[in-house]
Amino acid sequence: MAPRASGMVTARQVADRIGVAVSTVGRALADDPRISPETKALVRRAAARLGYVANTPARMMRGGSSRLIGLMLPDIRNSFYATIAEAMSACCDRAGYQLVVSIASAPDVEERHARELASARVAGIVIVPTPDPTPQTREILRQFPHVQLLRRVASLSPAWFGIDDEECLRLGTAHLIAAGHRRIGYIGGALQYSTGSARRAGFRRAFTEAGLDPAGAIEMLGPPADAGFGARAMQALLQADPPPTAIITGAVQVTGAVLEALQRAGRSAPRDIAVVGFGDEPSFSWWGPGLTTLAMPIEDLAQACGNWLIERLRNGEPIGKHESVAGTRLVRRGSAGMDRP
Amino acid sequence: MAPRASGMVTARQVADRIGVAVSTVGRALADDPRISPETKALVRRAAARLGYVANTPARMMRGGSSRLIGLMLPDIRNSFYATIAEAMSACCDRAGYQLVVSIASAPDVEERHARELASARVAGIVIVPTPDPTPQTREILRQFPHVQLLRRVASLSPAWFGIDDEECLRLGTAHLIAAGHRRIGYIGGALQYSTGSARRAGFRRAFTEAGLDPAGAIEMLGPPADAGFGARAMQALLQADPPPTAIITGAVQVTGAVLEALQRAGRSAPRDIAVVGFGDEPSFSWWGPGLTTLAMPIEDLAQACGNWLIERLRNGEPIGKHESVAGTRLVRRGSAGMDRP
DNA sequence: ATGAAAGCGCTAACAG
DNA sequence: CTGTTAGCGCTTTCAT
Repeated sequence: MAPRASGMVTARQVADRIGVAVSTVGRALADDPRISPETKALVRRAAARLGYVANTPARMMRGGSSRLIGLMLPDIRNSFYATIAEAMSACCDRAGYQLVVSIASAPDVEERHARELASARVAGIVIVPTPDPTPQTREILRQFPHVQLLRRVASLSPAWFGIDDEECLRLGTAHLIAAGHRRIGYIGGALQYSTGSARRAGFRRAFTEAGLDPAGAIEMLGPPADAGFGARAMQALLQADPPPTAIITGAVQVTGAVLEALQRAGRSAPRDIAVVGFGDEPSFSWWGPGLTTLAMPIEDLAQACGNWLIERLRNGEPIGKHESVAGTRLVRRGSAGMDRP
Repeated sequence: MAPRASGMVTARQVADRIGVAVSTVGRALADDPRISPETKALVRRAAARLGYVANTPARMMRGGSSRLIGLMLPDIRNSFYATIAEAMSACCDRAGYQLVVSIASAPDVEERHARELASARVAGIVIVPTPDPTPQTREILRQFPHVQLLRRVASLSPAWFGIDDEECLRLGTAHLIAAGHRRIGYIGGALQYSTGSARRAGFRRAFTEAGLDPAGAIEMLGPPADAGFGARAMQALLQADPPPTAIITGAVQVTGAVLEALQRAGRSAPRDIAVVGFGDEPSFSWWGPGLTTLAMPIEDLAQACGNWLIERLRNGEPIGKHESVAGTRLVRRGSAGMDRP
């Protein structure tokens, strides 16, 4: 029967057991050069035998760092965020940090979690913020070294790691335009998200760069994490008059919802409709003729973000302005038809 | 530029600011009945104005709980585990706990993470263990309230939440047998995993229950989290002589790998081969004719597991023997053909 | 109704 | 080379 964690072995108990002072135990375990090799061995053996595990909270009170890094995400079933969690976990593991994961897609929950992370005195925070964090959230985060990831909010840290959202959608849309499509439907995140507005801008820019009027395009914007929104938007587009000849998405969740909706509606690509999907999950390759996608190096990005933060934490450097932008690759499969059909 | 977290407001500072004692501040914020309403209001206002956030580590030293729950998983990109993380996060959030996520698929990493969770003095742990945790891992976990999830190891806690692994594969295999298949390929986790051996047993049991010799079946067992294994195993099965007429998988990652391999090999279901897939991700519905799957209520299971642990933590009850088994549902889509073809 | 003081486990400054 | 001691921020007696 697992006893409560309160009954754990302390440094004092180890010390008493072998008849030395607590400080000797502390120093021996910290490999302090002033302690003799014999004593070190003695202490280490006793500590191991008694199952001594350092008490980090107690250590923290002496000014030490918490070895805790907060990761604030809107969702973890989204493959982007799962990838981020995995990469951040690897970063933390290598550097001896632990990951405290907070999942919040609403500002009030985000605020509560920020407060809890602050209460735990995390060493730093990586955050994919909600579009409009509360003043309290901002005030709390201000007191901790933190970095924004993917999404970006002016009121938070000037350090940001993201993708080139505008170029990403410009690229995909240009591909469809080059294939001859003029009436293109875009389903993406709402404009209050930094990613949403940048991606919509890229979508439109592809039109103007091709000398076309974006008015021929149809835009459906909504909450990017809501699969229901993607499905409904797709329904609406299919019933538009005239319906679009091509679809491009601006969020991973939306891509999944669109693929499912098309499958259910019995439409096949590229015959009935051309499709370019945001994100490149393995499953996208087995949809219909293979989905043509916009692939981003999320894993590398998250890793870079984590390492950057951790390095600054270790050196005690402040978090200054920093921007890191990852590019996008168009993965051509069958769903968007050939160029110039 | 974000200052180090060390400069946070303490209860003493709040006290000094309004000319009361630290203990008064502590009591006021804890809503102690002995403090006058006026003083409480005064303290609360000052605390809010100064941005005071309680120092949990300091609180812990007084014997308080850490409000931290460790979640040890082999992987988080696997949809099962992402779902578990999401559900556990929701549980923790409701109860005021925070989630420390550890990702480890090897026993030595698992041990290091267990030690780190112990060092952070987490209140409890939910673990999907590696098949053979080290003695040190066992010794550490013994000292913390913990529950096993999905996988099960005799040397850890007697509390376990999982699915009926044997029945699950019996069900899927029986479905294929009923459809007339005799030469069935099974690709699943190795036998050292509790889930791997139970699922294989279920696969075999379907044969004996139908009065058939399981020797006609082909079994490919390997690391369940390794997509490469699934792909290779599928390759091998397709080249077997004679090749199986049906495939059933015993792990989510493997299902994905198999679908991808079949797609690449240009085989279509159920014409070339019948398929029943373990797990029911949304993407499985748009593979070929729609994948017939074995669906498990992972979210409910994880939620039940989290709530069960948290309840015990709150009441200070020890973790005794407990088993909770969730059932499986066969989701019939097109990939397994009709019964009696 | 509030204040003073002890002590949780640890590290670092200060003795010896 | 090792021991003694103070103090981190908080809660909790014990004393006003």
